[in-house]
Amino acid sequence: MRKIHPTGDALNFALTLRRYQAFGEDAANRFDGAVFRKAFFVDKKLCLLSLFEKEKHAQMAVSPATRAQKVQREAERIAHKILGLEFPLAEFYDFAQKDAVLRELTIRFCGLRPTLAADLFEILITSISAQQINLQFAFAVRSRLVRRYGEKLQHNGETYFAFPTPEKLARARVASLRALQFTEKKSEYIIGLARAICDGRLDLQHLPNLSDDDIAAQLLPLHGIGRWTVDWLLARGLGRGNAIAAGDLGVRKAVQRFYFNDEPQSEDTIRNFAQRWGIFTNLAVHYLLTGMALGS
DNA sequence: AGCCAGGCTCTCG
DNA sequence: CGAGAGCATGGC
Repeated sequence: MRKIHPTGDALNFALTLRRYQAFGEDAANRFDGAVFRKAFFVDKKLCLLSLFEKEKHAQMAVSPATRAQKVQREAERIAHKILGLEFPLAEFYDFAQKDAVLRELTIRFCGLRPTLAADLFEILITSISAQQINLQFAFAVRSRLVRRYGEKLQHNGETYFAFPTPEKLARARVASLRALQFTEKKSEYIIGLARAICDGRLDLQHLPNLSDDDIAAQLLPLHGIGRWTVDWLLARGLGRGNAIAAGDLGVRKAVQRFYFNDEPQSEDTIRNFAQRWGIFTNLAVHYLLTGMALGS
């Protein structure tokens, strides 16, 4: 067991992780309201990360128990992503004083952080799953994918699944994914993406070093990846401060609700409007979305 | 019943 | 190029 970060104004543990249970089950990121668990690989060994709140701290544990530095470091890296610890929350709250909407939301959701995906393959597949359809259905279908292709880990009589690797999905058949209720097209996109990674045509490890535009240039040629999917990777995969999925239905509805009296606005208008938030755009959007989700 | 869900690609004109 | 159809299924 190891302390990661104090909870309170700088981290609201349950509110931050709420997203993992808001749309039904997420088989690769299990959160029961108290403990978050995620299976992960170090080299080829499968481990389980547990995150929980205790003694006013977010804490983590890894099983099977190990003192291997490599395992601990990877667990800590994932924990920081999941809890959104890299976001400059105090600076954002300062900034939010200038905006009546954000001021109220930051008071109401004090300690809320955007949770980031543990790896970029996962966020890409998650985004592709969620294209066009309602999130509840998207989560259900994606969880089937995780159970079918993810490696299993037993812990205290429970079964956990790692998110499937590109190597595994590169060998999947379209018909098999289709049976999980992905569309024909999405099945092809998923397999194509996995193969691009295995071929070395797409180097996910390298993406964090690139500019937003260079990342888009790498990803957009792949089938099934458009602007919206790239934007979510920048926002929820890489945690870029300026990122906004301006074309996203939920984002648009939230911005329209809080700033445009519910009147429809184009993607361009929303993207331009968001420039006022600068490097706090990603955070601002997350608070707006949470405001929408939890009502007024 | 019919329309819409956290889009994207392909086809036309 | 810009607009429009198709995707597949669950929920309201």
